Formats: sequence, structure tokens, C-alpha cells
Amino acid sequence: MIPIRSDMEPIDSLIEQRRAKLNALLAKGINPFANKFTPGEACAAARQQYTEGRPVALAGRITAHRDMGKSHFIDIKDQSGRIQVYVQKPVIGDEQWEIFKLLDLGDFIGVKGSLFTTRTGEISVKCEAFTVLAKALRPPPAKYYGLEDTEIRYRQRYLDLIANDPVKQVFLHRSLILREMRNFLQSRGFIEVETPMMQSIPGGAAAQPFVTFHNALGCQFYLRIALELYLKRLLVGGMDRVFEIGRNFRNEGLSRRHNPEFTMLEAYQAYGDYESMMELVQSMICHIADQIHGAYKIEHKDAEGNVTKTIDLSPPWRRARYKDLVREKAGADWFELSPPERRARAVSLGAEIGKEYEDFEVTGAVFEKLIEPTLIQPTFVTHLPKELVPLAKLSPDDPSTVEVFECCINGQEIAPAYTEQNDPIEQRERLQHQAGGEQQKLDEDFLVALEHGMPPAGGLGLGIDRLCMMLLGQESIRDVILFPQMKPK
RNA sequence: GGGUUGGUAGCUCAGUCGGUAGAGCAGCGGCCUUUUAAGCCGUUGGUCCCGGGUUCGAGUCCCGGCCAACCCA
Repeated sequence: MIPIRSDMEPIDSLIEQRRAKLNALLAKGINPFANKFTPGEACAAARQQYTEGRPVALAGRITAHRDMGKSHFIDIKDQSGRIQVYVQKPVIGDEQWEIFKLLDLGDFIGVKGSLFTTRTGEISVKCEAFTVLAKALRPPPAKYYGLEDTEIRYRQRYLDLIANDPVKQVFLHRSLILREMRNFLQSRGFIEVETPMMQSIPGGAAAQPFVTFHNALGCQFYLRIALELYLKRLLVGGMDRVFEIGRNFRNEGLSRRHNPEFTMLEAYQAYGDYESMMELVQSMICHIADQIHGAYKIEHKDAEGNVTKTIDLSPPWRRARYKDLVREKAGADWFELSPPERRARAVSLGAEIGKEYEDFEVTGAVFEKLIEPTLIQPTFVTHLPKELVPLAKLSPDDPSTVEVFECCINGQEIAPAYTEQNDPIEQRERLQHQAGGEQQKLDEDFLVALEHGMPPAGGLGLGIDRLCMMLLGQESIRDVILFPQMKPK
């Protein structure tokens, strides 16, 4: 039995009223939390397949209530949409009528009745009987204004989903994006795999990891910061086309574009190179855009509905060399400057340069702060300096650069791809250099795997959250992640 | 980490110069058998984010803190 109130905690009067109604239902022998009610169809399907008088059984949450005295109109809503239900006292009888009056917005009910059209032309269900499926003990957010408090929207996302239909649409679309991504990759012969999230050496990227501890093994583990090194082991093992879609964890600050856990696609294709991956990512994103929007042009709008930018995904996408983009922004003589001169100019251009930055990082900062944000239309940035990418192969035509692209769209890097380094000796040197002599950070097991022979391969990473932002017109990563990380209250 | 803005009823928000805490919706009671942001009449509901301070008196002014959004790093 649920107590009407506990003396220990004060209960809000709205909650108190709902508990009283729940107790009243119990007193009438009604189970307010039914075990089962099987709807015959979804609410939207009932409206779409309308014939006058057709009997239906529907279930959903009560989202609106219009009281006409001896008859009431309510809206019930399931995942597919809403439908109006017409409840009349003489039809359902006195006994059910008393139960009906104990219902509130937010409750779930099952309805049996028949379809009809009201005087105002709305397809509705004439209720013959209903079943209480779940009593809501707390009031839902108001129906017209929706829920706007960002903190509640993110912390109690279910309320956001109840109150704000466009939010639900975003996450339904996110699901479609992932489905189409899998369809596309599987149609090209890629197989989906799962690799460890808990790793004793976090590799494949330069980022601070989260640390955890395994009690039985008595040792520390890190949450993965990338998928790369395990997927390459699978290339060694003869799995020629693999991909994984999964969570990465990076121990860094939160922002409009960063969540500490985020979802990445990584795909590896034996006998491919960065050019093959360029074709792959372009075709894949075009396929997804076509499937979910039926178009290659994506409009982003502000709160008032004005178009703020239009992204055109029509292939082929622009290609630009890293150095050319830097020269364009930072001066044609940029690469002829001495390192101190470069540093001074970067500062004068407005880039923040840390004192410990090496020369290539100064250029990197200029690229990241001044160029990347301007790349709204899809652009493959190629010929990156080798220092930036220790896991890629050098370009034969310019050995100071690597066979890499960074695909930038919407002012963000969303997909890097390489011709993967498969020379174990070269790879060891590059990783040692990057580790800066800290031997324990070297993933020795990965290097051993490479020594067994990895076929030449193209590899691709793709930030799913940023892809969703771009495709769904969302400017904050929190609006494409159901439960974004928040500081505990 | 720094700056800006915000936190008042379940929701969306007002709150003037420091002087009894407000509205709409929701809720509750009443009328109404085709309404749809139903309508009409009546009505309940407050840790004004938290803690100090100034003051006869603080939602409002000052100091500190918490949380969030945005901008910067």
C-alpha cells in the first residue's frame, strides 16, 4: 500500500492530490498500475486507417483534457503521435465515470472504442471502456510553453521528451542516422565489432583518460579514448573490413561541442588508403542525408526560425591542402618565417599560443582557431604535417606531410582519416617520440601485432555527435546526446 | 579557469525607488453532451537557489557559495 504521505518529508500539494486519487482508485478495487493492456495499433495508425465506426484499442499518455460536463475530450499520445478520445458519461456508465474523474494529465490509459469524426473534423475515438495503466504521481510540464529550463531538460530528459516534440524528433533522427550508417557500411562488406572500453594502456589519440580500478585483478584501467589500436589488431587478424560505433571517454572540459563521453565511428578497410576513405565518408554522409532528409542541403535555424546557415553536401566535396589554407589566412610567407616570427604573428592574428607549444603546434592553433570554424561547407583538408598524426603514412610527394584528411563541416572537424601506418619499426619510433620517452605509455602489444603484419589500409574516424549536430541543425552537443554530462547537484 | 546572464507557484514568466508575493496555464470546486490553447464563475498553492551582512524592514542592496546557459581560454 502506498502511504498518502510520510511525516518525514513535506509533499507538494499537487503530488498529494494525485496520491489521494491513487488511493481512491485502490479503494474502488482498481489497480492503478495495470500489468498488461495490448493496444491493437498505434495512435497515428488509427488516424491514418480511418473508417467510420471501426473498433480500435489504443494506449497512451493523457496529454490534454477538455471538460464539457457530461462528456470530456482527452488526447492520448504514444510514440507515433496523438489521438483525441471522446468520453461520455452515458456511454461508459456511472461506475467507469467515477474512475475517469480520478485521472490526470500524465496518466497512461488503454482505450477501447470506435473511430468517428467530430463536428470540427477531427478523427477521434468514441470511448466505450478504458483501463488505467499507470497513474502519474507528479504533474507533467505545462502543455503550451513546453519545458524551457535547460537544466531540467538535460537532467530530466524524459520531461523534455514529453513536453517538447521537436526534441523527440532529434533523437528519433539520431537513431535513423545510426541505422543508415550501419546499413551503408554493411552493404560495403564491413562487419561490426566490439572492442574493450577498459584498457590498461589508453591509445590511439592524444587525450587525458578517465581512470578506474579492477578489484579482483588489483590493477588500474583506463576508459578508452579511441578505438583505433584494437581495430587495427583485427586487420592483423585478417578481418579486412571492420567498424565499431562506440563510446569514447576523454577527461576534459565540457562545452557546446564537447561531452566527456561521446560516440565515434571508426572504420578500417584493408587495401584502402586515405583516398578510399574520402570516397567512403562522402558517400556515407550523402547516403544518410538523403535517407533522412531526402536532400543534400541542410538548413540550420535560430530560435526564431530564421535560416542561419545552409550546408550543401552535394558531392564532390572541396579538397584543400592544409598549408594552402594556412597561407590563405596567415600570410603567403607563413612557412618561410622563423619559429619566433610565426609565434608572434599567430598571437597578432588572435590565436592563443601556449608557452610550451612546439612550432608545429603554433600552426596547428592557427588552423584550429582561425580556419576550422570558417569551414562550414564540407571540406577535405589534406597533407597535414606529419607531427600532428603519428599513426599515418607519409605522403610520397611531400614527406613532411602525411596521407591524411580531416573532413570539416559546419565549422568542426568531424572525420579524420589516414592511410594507416603498417610499418612496425616506423610506428614504434613515431609512438616513442609522441610518448616523450614515457615507456609505460607504449602499447607494446599493439606493436607486436603490427610486427605480425598488417595489410595496408585506410582508416576513418567520425564523430557521431558532431555529425548529428550538422545533419539535425543543432548547435549544442547537449541537444544530440540524451543524457549529457552534468555536474551532480 | 575568467567574463556575462539567469535561478520567484507544478510550467512559462512579471515583480517599479527597499515597504503585506503577482499573472496566465495546470490543480481544486461549480455550470455545460462535438471540444481542441474550449468557455464562464469561484478558489488553493511560495525554502523568492543556499548562507551571511546592511536596514525599522530585503525577492529587490552588499559579500560568499551552488547550479545552469552563453562567450572567452
